Parts: sequence; structure tokens; C-alpha cells
Amino acid sequence: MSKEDVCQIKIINKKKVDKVKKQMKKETTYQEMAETFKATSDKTRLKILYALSKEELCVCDLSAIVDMSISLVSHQLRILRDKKLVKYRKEGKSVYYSLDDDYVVQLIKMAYDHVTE
Amino acid sequence: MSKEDVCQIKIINKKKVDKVKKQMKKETTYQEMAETFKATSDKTRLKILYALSKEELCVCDLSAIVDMSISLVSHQLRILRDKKLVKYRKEGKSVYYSLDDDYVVQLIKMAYDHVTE
DNA sequence: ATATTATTTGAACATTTATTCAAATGTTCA
DNA sequence: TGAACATTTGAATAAATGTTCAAATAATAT
Repeated sequence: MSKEDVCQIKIINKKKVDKVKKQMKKETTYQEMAETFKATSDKTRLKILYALSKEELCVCDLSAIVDMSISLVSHQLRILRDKKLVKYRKEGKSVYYSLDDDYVVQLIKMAYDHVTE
Repeated sequence: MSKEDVCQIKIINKKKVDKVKKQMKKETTYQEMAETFKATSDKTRLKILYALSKEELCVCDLSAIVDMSISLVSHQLRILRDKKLVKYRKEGKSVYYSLDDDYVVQLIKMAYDHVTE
């Protein structure tokens, strides 16, 4: 059985489908957008980002604020770093994190407004 | 060993910590925000949402546009319905979906702008 | 050097998630 | 009624994710 035989695609309104298909972005765009959203789709990371929107903070202070282990906070910060949502600077033994981009603040504000109606 | 003994929380800048702690939202707020973001943190769902931002579409047309099985699209639509991001109306044998809230359009636009710089 | 503190890392685990398949609804039309 | 179509659902699986623990770095102070 060839691949074509198992294709189940049936189109009801071909005109609409073609029109929308033309407007779709390229595959990687959705992938990248999804990854950005993934970074903000965790409770702990949101707390971290929200705290950082108020103050530059070191890992152990962040840990006290969000009430989670230092290890966990560090792991989550790595994810946020990888996605370029936070930046950091070292000062003595401490590492101070802050938001890398105002975009996050806006995003969080939008979600907050939506959630609180 | 009591719970206090294993507590590892050490605070470096108590003033900052207290100030930020006071500004933190309540636990459920982050949870709800995370859930909203989770809905938009998947490539397939983003494609669906983007397509729906252009046109009201039935499941099989959506399936053709995003090039995924009808079953998968239906599963993802359920998630989007549960999160109140899409609404639907029945017409004959078909079910037509559309965006429930302009908020999604804004959110996607923001992420798109961020991704494309 | 050793000890102490702050952070990062890696492995392990449990949980969640996306996807597929097959079967079950629900709707229209002969 | 039954056949055909559009969609939903549930179970099963594989992959991704959040969290914990213990060990490894890295920086400072004794």
C-alpha cells in the first residue's frame, strides 16, 4: 500500500483552505514560537520571571522568593537563559539574574490580564 | 531530623527579598497563567490558532491546512476549547471552529515579532 | 593549602504530553 | 432503516518535562 492510499485528507471548502494555506508561515516559525511559549508555560519559571521583573536577583534570593530549592531554580534559570529570556552577571560568589528583554514583561502582563479578566 | 534542620534557604539581600516577596501574586495566578501559555506552546496548536485567526474553519479543512491527521487536530482543538481559546458551532455534519478571544491573536503576534526580531 | 559559600550539573525518577490507531458518536441523505 | 461522512473519544505508546538528590565547579576567606 503506497503512502497516497492511506492519505485521509478531505477538503470541504477548497477556496478557503487554499487562501489560508497561502498565508501560513513556514514550519520553523511555529517551532520557534512554540519554544518561546514553552519557556513561560511553567509555574515556577513564571514566578521567577515575575520576580525578576521587579528586581535583579541572585539565585539564592530567587530561591527564597519562589520557595523552591536552589537546584531547581538554577535548572529553570538555565532554560530561561537558553531561550534568551534572562541574562546574568557574576559578582563574587553570587550570580545575579535579570530579564533580558522587555518582551517577557509584556507577555506576562497580557497573560495576567487575561487570567484575571 | 526536623523539617527546619534540612531547610536550605539562605538569603543574601533580605531587604530586596522581602520587597519582591510582597509583590508576588498568589500561587493560583501563576498556575493559570502557565496553563494559558501551555496551550500556545505547541507547534501544531500554534498552526491551528494562526489558521483560525485568518478564517473560521471546520476540522477537516484545518487538518488539510496544518497537514496533520483529523484525529490529532480534534485532540488539539479539545485542549484549545478547554482553555477557552477557541469556540465552535455545528453546521450539518461539520463543526466550525474560530478564535474565542482577540487575546490569542495579540499573543501570537507578539511571539511572531519576537521570533522574527 | 583547606574550608566555606553560591551556583551549576548530571543522573534518576515520576509525571505530563503529543501522537497514532481503532472504535464510537452524531448527522445527513438515500 | 442503513450507508456515508465528519468529528470525537479512549487506550496505548513514545518522547519530553519538572523535580530531587548528590556530586562537581567556582569564588572567596581563613
